[in-house]
Amino acid sequence: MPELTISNLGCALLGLLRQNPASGYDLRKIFSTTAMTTYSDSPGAIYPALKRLQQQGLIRGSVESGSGMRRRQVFRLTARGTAELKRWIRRPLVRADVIRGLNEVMLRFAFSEPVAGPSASVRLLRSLETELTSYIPELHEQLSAGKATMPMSGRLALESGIKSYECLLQWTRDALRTYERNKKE
Amino acid sequence: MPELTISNLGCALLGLLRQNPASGYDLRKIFSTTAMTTYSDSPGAIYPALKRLQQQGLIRGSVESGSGMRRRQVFRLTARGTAELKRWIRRPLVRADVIRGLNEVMLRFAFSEPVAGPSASVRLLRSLETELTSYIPELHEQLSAGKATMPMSGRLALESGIKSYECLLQWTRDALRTYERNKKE
DNA sequence: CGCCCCATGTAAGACGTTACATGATTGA
DNA sequence: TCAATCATGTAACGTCTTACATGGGGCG
Repeated sequence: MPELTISNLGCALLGLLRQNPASGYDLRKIFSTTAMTTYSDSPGAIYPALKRLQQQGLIRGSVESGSGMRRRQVFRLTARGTAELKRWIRRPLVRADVIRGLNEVMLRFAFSEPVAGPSASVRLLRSLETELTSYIPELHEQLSAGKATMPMSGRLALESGIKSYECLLQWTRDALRTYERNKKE
Repeated sequence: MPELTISNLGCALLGLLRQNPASGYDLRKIFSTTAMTTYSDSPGAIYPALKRLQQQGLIRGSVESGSGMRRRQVFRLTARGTAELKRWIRRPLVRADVIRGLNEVMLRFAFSEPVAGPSASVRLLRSLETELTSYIPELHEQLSAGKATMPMSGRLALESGIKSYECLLQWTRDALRTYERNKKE
């Protein structure tokens, strides 16, 4: 099997389609009305992405066209699509994922439980905890190193970044505790 | 004057070059070693971006090549570059900026004070506060609406997003207080 | 002499953005 | 019937990614 490359948007689509079969238009609405607004709801992004996924054999579309009904094409995951989604979620987490692709990490986590089971969710959380724990002190060093030369707004901006990572770390630990509690019951 | 479009990376470069004239290589090092790692340090991104900025007349490069020295080209902002940077920072903040381009907003804020003065920093913070204050309740509604149907990991992911915005709002207010205090002194 | 770092670039390809285009159906 | 919404797509364009390419200089 050739190694597939799936765009960020593609992965989001796979995850959503696993939950519920949907048309391109349905997916656009999800992106434009829910917290997933971080993804583009433009037809120029979604329809080509769906086409690519279908060409890769990850989803399959079936045209619904009863009379008195608008033509629409509903997509579903194939077995390969499910497998690929699982692989994406299970991919080991490296620092670059956390720094440059946090959105993607959170998306992977959001889909993790139903797709790959709670153990995958926990694995993701643990890696995230590890990466954050090693990264945050480095940011603190940068802050104290640049304190003298940076303008106040620059310093504040850096502090904002640090705080957001610290907040995320706290959330990560809370989430881990939630899973621990859940396991025991 | 034709309306210029400058990429996100381009704005980051402008902001950095205003602080200190630098070569492409210097800039790459900044991106690879500091908290600005969110931006690409790849030559394939930076050198073309610098070329574009120069063609737009926003920066000007001068080749330094003494003997016993490697050839390197140092870039500086032009007057137009400074003006354009200022315009970018002052651009009114809309919700889409906050949801899809928070990184860019923070970058604008980081550069705001030395480039456009503390009043611009405060304006940015106030807009940010407004947008966050109206957005966060909507996220809470989505959470309680989907509570029943969402898998735990999905719910947690949404909670993470909410928390990060709440954390940011708190930072925004702290930062505003910092500026208030500073003004009085 | 060979290797690594400095320093600059280019080329192919993938992806998203913006804008345009089409046609059917619902509802006022 | 006219506008809005449903529903799908395409085309041009800009930008980033990845990978490759080139050469000089320091250093062992």
